[in-house]
Amino acid sequence: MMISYGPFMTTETRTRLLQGAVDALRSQGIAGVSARTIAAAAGVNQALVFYHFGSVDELVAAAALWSTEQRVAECRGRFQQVRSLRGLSAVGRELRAKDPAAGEVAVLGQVLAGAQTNPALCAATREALGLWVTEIEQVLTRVLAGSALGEVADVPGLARAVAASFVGMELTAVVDPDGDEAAFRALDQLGAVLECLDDLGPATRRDVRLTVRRSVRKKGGGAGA
Amino acid sequence: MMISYGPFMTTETRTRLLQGAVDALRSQGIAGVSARTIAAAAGVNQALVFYHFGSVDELVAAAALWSTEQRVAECRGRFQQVRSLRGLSAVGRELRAKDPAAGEVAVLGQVLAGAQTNPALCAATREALGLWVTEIEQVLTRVLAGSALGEVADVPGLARAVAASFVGMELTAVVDPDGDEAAFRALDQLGAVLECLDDLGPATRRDVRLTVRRSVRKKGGGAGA
DNA sequence: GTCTATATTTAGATAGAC
DNA sequence: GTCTATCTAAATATAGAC
Repeated sequence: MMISYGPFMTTETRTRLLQGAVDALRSQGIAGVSARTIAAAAGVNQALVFYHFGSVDELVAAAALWSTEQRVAECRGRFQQVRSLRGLSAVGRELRAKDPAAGEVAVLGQVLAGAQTNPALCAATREALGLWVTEIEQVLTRVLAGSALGEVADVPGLARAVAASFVGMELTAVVDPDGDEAAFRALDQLGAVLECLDDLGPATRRDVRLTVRRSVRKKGGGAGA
Repeated sequence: MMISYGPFMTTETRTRLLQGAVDALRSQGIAGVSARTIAAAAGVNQALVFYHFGSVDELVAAAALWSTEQRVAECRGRFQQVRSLRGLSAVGRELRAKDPAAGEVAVLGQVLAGAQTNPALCAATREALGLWVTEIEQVLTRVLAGSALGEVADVPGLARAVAASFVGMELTAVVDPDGDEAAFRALDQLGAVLECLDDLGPATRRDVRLTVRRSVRKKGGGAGA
């Protein structure tokens, strides 16, 4: 392997630190990350954390965003194939099963926990979460176009609820794996019920539509179809 | 104030430490709790953490369970009044707005984050989460009895999904308050759509029912009505 | 049971050699 | 840019006086 100095090594070390931070977050949690655990995971010297990022917090913030950007870009094609609510939940499952992405949402959960009391992490986490929300919003806009739910639901709000739920389920999954499996199945069933609303005959659909309109006042703007 | 020695002071100090741990979790997060921050919040000496609980982890685990038990007991009556899905989401909102409960779920979120990499916290968190799930399960069993969703959905699984979502939304709320408000509204709208399924005329209801049955295979056992 | 040390480890951060 | 060495602060945990 070629040994080079100058800007090349700089970017490589930065990248190693970013990945080290992600690995440390996954294996040690937000309460266990430190300049030393990160440097160990990255295979570099501890002092480089401060040279390249100034502080541990800033490195963690940068790592959360960096890692999320990669993963979201990887998943974009998969999101675009989704044509139903159950398809969306299927992508959620895949995200957990897939090897490189394993623990991606878990890492976001850790950073999110840290962000509650750490303004430096807060901004980065908002941005990282926003990347997922944007994808989900696009899926929902497409999937719910013309559907009963799409008619009354605020799609941006629903996308945020979906993203938040997904993080919550990732966190609870470790604590109760069986419950997590059951929860995922229940969401599938929920999706099926919502989808079936749009598989009804024309007369029935109209009846549903009117009933929904009667019982809900649509609040807030947004891209809801 | 009477000063007493013996078992009385013991239980009082234990209680102060438990409450101090909860307060520290809320204000410092799982990454910021220590014997000293907890003792400071509790107004007692740092060494007492180890005398009474053996370690910081064990105190945090005990505190999470202790606090959740109290809050769930407080909310039980409120849960029993719930008669609809939107009523359930309303209780969720109240839980956040209410003063003493403010941050209760946030504390659970912190402990849950810690539990990902800490077996000692894992067991306690599972138990604490289970207390909420039990309540939600009872509400859902009652609310969904005879409804279209109740017919196909696994209620225990749905209860876990609801609990997980609620924790996730609490964590994301700090990072994006406006998004959280929109997400809550979207869940209300979702609840309204599901409820309206059961407000349809008899013929339409039958149509919905058949369509749901056709498109979903009910999986898993449980208390689903 | 509670408090005052205190031993030990680990953390964040920096200076200076290379 | 990277490494060694080091300072300082904070953490866990314990021993022993009260």
